[in-house]
Amino acid sequence: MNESAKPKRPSLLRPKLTDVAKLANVSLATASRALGQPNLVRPEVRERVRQAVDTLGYAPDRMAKALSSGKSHTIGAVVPTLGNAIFADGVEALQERLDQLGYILLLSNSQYDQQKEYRQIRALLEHGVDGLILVGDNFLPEVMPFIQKHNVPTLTTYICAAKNDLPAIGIDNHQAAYRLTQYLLELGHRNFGVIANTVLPNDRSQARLEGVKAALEEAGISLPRKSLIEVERPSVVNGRRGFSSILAASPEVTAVMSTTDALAVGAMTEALRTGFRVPEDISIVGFDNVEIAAEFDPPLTTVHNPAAEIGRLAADHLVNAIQGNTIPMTTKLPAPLIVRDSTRHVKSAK
Amino acid sequence: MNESAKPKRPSLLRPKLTDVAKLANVSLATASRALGQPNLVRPEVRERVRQAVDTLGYAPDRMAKALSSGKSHTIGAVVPTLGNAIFADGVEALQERLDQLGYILLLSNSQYDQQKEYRQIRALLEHGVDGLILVGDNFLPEVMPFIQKHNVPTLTTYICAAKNDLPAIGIDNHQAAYRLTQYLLELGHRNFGVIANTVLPNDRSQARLEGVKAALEEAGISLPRKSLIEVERPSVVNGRRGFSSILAASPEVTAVMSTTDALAVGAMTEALRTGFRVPEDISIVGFDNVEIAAEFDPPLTTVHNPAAEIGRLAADHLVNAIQGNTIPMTTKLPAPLIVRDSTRHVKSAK
DNA sequence: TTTAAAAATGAAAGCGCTTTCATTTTAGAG
DNA sequence: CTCTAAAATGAAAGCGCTTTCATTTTTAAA
Repeated sequence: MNESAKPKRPSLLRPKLTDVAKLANVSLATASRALGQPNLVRPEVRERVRQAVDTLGYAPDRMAKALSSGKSHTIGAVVPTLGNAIFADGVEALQERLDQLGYILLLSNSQYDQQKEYRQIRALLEHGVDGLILVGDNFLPEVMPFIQKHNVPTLTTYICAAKNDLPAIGIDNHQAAYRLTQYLLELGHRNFGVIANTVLPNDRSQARLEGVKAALEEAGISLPRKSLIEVERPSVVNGRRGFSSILAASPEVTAVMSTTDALAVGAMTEALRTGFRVPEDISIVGFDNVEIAAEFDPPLTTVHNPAAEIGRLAADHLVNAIQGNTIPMTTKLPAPLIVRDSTRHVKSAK
Repeated sequence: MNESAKPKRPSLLRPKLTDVAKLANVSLATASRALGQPNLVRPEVRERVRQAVDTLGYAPDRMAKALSSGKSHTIGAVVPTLGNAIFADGVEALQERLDQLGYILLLSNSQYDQQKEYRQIRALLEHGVDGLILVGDNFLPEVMPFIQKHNVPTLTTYICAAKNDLPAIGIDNHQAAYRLTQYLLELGHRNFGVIANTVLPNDRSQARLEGVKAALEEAGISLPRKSLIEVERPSVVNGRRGFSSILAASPEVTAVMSTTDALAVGAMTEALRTGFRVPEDISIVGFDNVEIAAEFDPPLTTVHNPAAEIGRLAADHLVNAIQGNTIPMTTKLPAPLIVRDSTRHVKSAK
């Protein structure tokens, strides 16, 4: 009795490659090849398999595929935060390009916390990503050995030359900041204030800060300690606070630089709110050229940081590396100075 | 001769569970259990395995694990764009919580394109995600059947009740917009302009727009067609343009509402730039309460949209669902009105 | 002690695919 | 046509883990 009971209901189950093979009247191996390396299979057979595939609505099981091929078609990325538009834009472009290349993005945030960054990298690597994208080059010492042990192609972004032997794609932050400072010097500014998000480990902002200092030093100008405000996160509110601190301590300042547009926007808001005219009374510059920089009033003078291009190139290069090609160790993108209306010649001797 | 040649170099290879088992002097099965279901194994043996694990530096192969267990410990999410802070913040919180729960996030952008959204959902599902997080409930008709076919726990966010039978976590956009409008009505405003990013399919903004209209209608006020500017993306520049269009067409407007803070910021910038005083001459409100809204001058009156909480709850509920628990179909989060300085009583009869 | 029930362990069968390797088929040359 | 090299196919062995099922060991009741 109950002889109709079957151990499984084959019909309701997701079809597997065996089913396709059976329907197409070929072996499992041939079916697999028809899909993966079509040129190894007679066009006629290939077509039969193709038909079987879509009458069954077959879709390969990526896990099985990953296990047997050793490739997961998955890329991991760890960025400090999505709260900074420069990273949000980069990640968006990265994902889009990876999608086109047939890869999928696993995303993590480190919150500018090196410990957490390491944990995320480990998690991604253990999840079997085929490649890894990082930001900057200031990692915990155990990070690089760990990556090397896993032997997964990795590259870093938003910088153009890494301390470690990682390929890097991005701008030269030091140089760009140097040029930006020079521009301000050419406008006659001599009293500078700087707001930098360098309290948490951040090699990009650190490099920018040093670029500023280098240009200043070269011009024989010192940056008084009280005119440099270091903050944790590049938020608008930190920009506001930074601005008040600087002007409270150094009322003679005529140019305020920030390592980030959000900081600059905060500085500018505070300046305007407390009665300064920008740029008549004080010049303010940011860094990154995110959307809001252009739309603010007055629009912000800044340095363009090509986040979307970084994301796209990172995808291209990484996939290239995964396929065994060699890729450049240094991809230095231009970081043009964007002069808008937040900067002006210093007021003649006050 | 050459008798030392071995087929493989076991030492350099990544250790597998077999190696652990061997070292711990137990069977593969026991080693697996010691790790996965420790209570099934004698404490003594358990400890021996633990030791073997960390002398070998063993880390399980997630692909193998995924294949044999059917669980990938992976969650997919598709958001319109990371360019909108409300999604960037939500995704960030989501990822953070998933990480705590032992899951990893696969992220995609749809760019407000339903076709692309469908493709991304398919890609994620085929990559074997254990759960799926979406935004809104306005999908291509084939989406829901496809998800059901895959039988993967799915929920939607940024709304609190979905048309489809998806659990939803978010605010009531219609109601919140309704209340915001009422607030403006109470301030005496009668001539409204609205900037809405409703050109691309966007149920959240659509609901907000309808909430506004409902409140207006109830007050016997009509929104003239020329006072409603519909745009594609919620960008600052669209806010600027929207504002100029509205005021060119309807100079009598005293209150401009936007479906998004970025649009409102654009509107405000344009207002200030063209000589309006905010809020003295004109009131402006946004929606979402992203960072910039609070820091702008004047700070923006808006509605709080708890993105981070949405992200966290989405993670919690989805993992719950994956574990077989039932979860609420509707999680309606409060969306408090945030009154700041961009709104004021309408000027007495002009 | 003896014995039945419970707990711990091991052997082995998959999970769904890719990929050797051996075999069959086809094509091209003589 | 015959013979050989090349092309296409199939059988079967994994990939590294989980899990069932059978077996052994332990525990506790009698």
